[in-house]
Amino acid sequence: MDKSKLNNYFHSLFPIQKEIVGKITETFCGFTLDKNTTLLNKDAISTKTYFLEKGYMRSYILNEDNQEITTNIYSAPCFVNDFLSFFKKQPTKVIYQTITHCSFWETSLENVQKNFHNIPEFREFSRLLFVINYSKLNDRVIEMASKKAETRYLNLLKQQSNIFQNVPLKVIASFLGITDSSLSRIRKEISKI
Amino acid sequence: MDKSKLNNYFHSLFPIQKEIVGKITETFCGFTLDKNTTLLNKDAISTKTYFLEKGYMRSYILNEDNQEITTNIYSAPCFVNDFLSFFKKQPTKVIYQTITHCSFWETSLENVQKNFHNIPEFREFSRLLFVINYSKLNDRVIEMASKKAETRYLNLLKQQSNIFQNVPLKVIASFLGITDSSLSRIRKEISKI
DNA sequence: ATAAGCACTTGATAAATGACAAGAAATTAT
DNA sequence: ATAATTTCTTGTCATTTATCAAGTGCTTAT
Repeated sequence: MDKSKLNNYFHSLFPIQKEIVGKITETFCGFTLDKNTTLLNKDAISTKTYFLEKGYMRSYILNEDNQEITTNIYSAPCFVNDFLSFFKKQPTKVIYQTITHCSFWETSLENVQKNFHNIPEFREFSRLLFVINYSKLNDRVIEMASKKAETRYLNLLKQQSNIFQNVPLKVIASFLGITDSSLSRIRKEISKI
Repeated sequence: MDKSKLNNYFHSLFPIQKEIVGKITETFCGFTLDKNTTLLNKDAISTKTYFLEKGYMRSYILNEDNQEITTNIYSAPCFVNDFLSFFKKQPTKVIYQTITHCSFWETSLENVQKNFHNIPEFREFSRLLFVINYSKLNDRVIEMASKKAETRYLNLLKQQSNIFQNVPLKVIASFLGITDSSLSRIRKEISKI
């Protein structure tokens, strides 16, 4: 039950007292999942917030042609939360699945609500998490709308090179919004230089 | 000082008492802007949260070639808030500008903080707003990554047909991540059918 | 150890979209 | 009302990316 990585994540985001973090993470339970295992399935209602302590995972949808479109790649340490499903108790649109063996900490909506309304620092943390996530997503939309695939690939490589060692290229390709053959060609082109 | 549209926006999102909404919106001040006027400039730090009561506006960036990339289109009624700049007191990356004549209600971070920590219903509202915004943005990324321009155009037309009467097509084109000539051709193609 | 199944690459070709330029239409300013 | 400016459309051609199919190499299961 070593929650140090979970606790440190709070400290890494903003200044917060050790005791308060301890109180927040008190209710978190740990578990692990093997690689290629579904954490949360499409159409299910997410009842937990997850902290990914170790490993890589992703969320994806199946399009009309039954092709997997990776919507997000998660690399520890980070929170994994289907905001819409968790907070509005709606069915998820996407599938959350591990890529490598993963370890998690989870807590329920009930606990999140208690902390949110009773611990001012947790409120600030929650909001900060939203702000950061929103802002990242926003940058990604802008990139999608204005940069070509090669540029998006190079940016991802610069910003999250670790995923290239742990996530299959075809997953990365669909996350970038291109086919795996296009990504392969882009990589070939770049390696020439 | 008719805050009915502002107040109604709270009621439209979730059940909340009239008196509480009144308390929340107490500190909001109204103002208007002419068309094509900058509300918040790039590199400025956003000190206000805005509620767009009437009109259309957008956010955009200038890319390396000094081309405008529209990152978001806002149609009243809605909140307009540069989360990252407002909550983390960082310079904005984008320019917020009116498209039509607009009327706003604004309030300061100080007031938001007071409400956030003193009014449980406001906390819930704030979080809901984040959830909704995040989720919309997420849908947009998925669409960008997996649908072609024509499909994205048709979806936008279905979901926000009002903007086509009020926002220049070249703005909509760059919001969709395509050039204005491509959008023109897509529209021509569709009108044939 | 071997077979089966994935992941990745590569080739040929097609489809989608962009770049640039010119003109038409609409809007705005004088 | 007219000129100036901006928006939108259209043509031609280039670039980017997708599609499909085949082949190679790696990983996993038995």
